Amino acid sequence: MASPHHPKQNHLLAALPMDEFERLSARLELIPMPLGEALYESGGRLQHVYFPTTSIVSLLYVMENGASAEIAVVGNEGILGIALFMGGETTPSRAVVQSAGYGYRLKAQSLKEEFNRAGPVMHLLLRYTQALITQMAQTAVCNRHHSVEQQLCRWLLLSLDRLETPELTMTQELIANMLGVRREGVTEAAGKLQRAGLIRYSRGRISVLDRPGLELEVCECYRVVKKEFDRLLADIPGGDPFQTLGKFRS
Amino acid sequence: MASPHHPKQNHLLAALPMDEFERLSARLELIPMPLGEALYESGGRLQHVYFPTTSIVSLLYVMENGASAEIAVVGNEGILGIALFMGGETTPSRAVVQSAGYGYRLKAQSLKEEFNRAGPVMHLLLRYTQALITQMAQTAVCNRHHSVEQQLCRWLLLSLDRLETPELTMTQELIANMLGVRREGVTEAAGKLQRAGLIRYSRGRISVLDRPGLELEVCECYRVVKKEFDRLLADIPGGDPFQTLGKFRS
DNA sequence: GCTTATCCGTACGCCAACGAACATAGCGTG
DNA sequence: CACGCTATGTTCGTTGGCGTACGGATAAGC
Repeated sequence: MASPHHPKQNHLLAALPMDEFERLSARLELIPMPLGEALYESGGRLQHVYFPTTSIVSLLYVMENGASAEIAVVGNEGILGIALFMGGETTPSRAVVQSAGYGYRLKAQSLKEEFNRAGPVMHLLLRYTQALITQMAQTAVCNRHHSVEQQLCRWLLLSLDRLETPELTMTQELIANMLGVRREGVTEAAGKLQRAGLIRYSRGRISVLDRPGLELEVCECYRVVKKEFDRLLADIPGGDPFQTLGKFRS
Repeated sequence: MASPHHPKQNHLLAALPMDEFERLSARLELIPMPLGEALYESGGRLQHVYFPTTSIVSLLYVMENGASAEIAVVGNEGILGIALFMGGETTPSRAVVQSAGYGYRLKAQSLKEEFNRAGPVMHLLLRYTQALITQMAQTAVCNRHHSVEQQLCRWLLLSLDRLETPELTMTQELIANMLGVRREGVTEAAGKLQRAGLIRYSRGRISVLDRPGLELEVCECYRVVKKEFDRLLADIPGGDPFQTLGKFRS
């Protein structure tokens, strides 16, 4: 264990058959992903795709008046830059590192080549994309119908699922930006959760004390998204990739 | 002109190179799509994909408590059933006919076969999917930040873009269901638009009198989505399909 | 031509979230 | 250790949308 980093910390990469994994991993480049960094900007041309391992990235839409809203969140289960293989090259949203950590990146060209083989890599990426679509759809629903507190629970759980520890480094101001609500709204909601003994926080560090408790509070949106990710990417962890992905072979 | 119906009324089908179009069109089946029909249910297995021509279909998510919200809208520019080729087979949302009309359907198996050729059909479908993703993302943003009136404008314009006439058959109650708001909220917003001379309506018939006026009222969300559809599917109408889609050929 | 169902208008109280402003409280740095 | 910065707490008036309720109006059917 020379390095604590390995591409297989990313579930998509880990799910690849050996052939494909080896082909890709030669071209993967480990990079730090500091808090606040924008992996790509609205409308910007994508130079790389990113596979987070220990970081979390938000897909954020910033409106003309400066207000913002998170569209989806991507961590070690996914990839950033789907517009590249979907054919659009760019998207109207930004990708901002929400929780600092590491990830691997791959040149746009390399990914496209691999995708165009129309093999397991392509099918895996498309499945992931569908899971992402579900997350976006559910975000829309949650924005429409649920309270700030419920959304905060959802957001905490989604983040937790993508980290190894139950600790997030994240100010309430930042969370408010992600959720597209006022900072005060987050303060109030977080205060409630803290008084209920579910979380503890101070100055940008949040510890989740009672995850099952959070899951009782959260709206259905979290469960729907989680279930769909599990369903679509179930074949992934461990197992024989040749078998689990075998159905995709011509 | 024996029939007023033709597959090329659907822009995706119209954008296909001749080879692909002919292969598919032999298997297309014209079907009426009556108001309220559910093309597929949440979690249901997809038997067909649908290419609307004169109808409009909403992707709708219905929550546990019965409240609902529209995720996206699909008309003659698109296809229903993307989960099929994305690999998930099902989605957690419903597809409900929002404006009666016609469309063509294709057996799931046929579409998959065509998709798996990894040729122009695949690339076109993926591009469309990305446009759809943009629409979903923008719906999430709009739900978060914009007023019922703005959303109504957006919704009217999106529907208008998918119809030939500036008349929609649509009660305020139904619109409310789509937008995930109260019927009274729609009444109020629609009343404002009517007093402003932008629309006229009575008992389920809405006429758009002043489309440019509506475009002045609408939030940026409409424009972003429109622009992205235009950009991603620009190659589509008319033109030489062999040239416009040439870039996709290996 | 009458009833009935459907669609639309309006009103009332209520509450979550907003915008703005200001108060405390940890923490780092000089 | 004092200062300043940043994160969090709290307040107050405002507002947009909600739930509920009911009245009027236009089509549809017998």
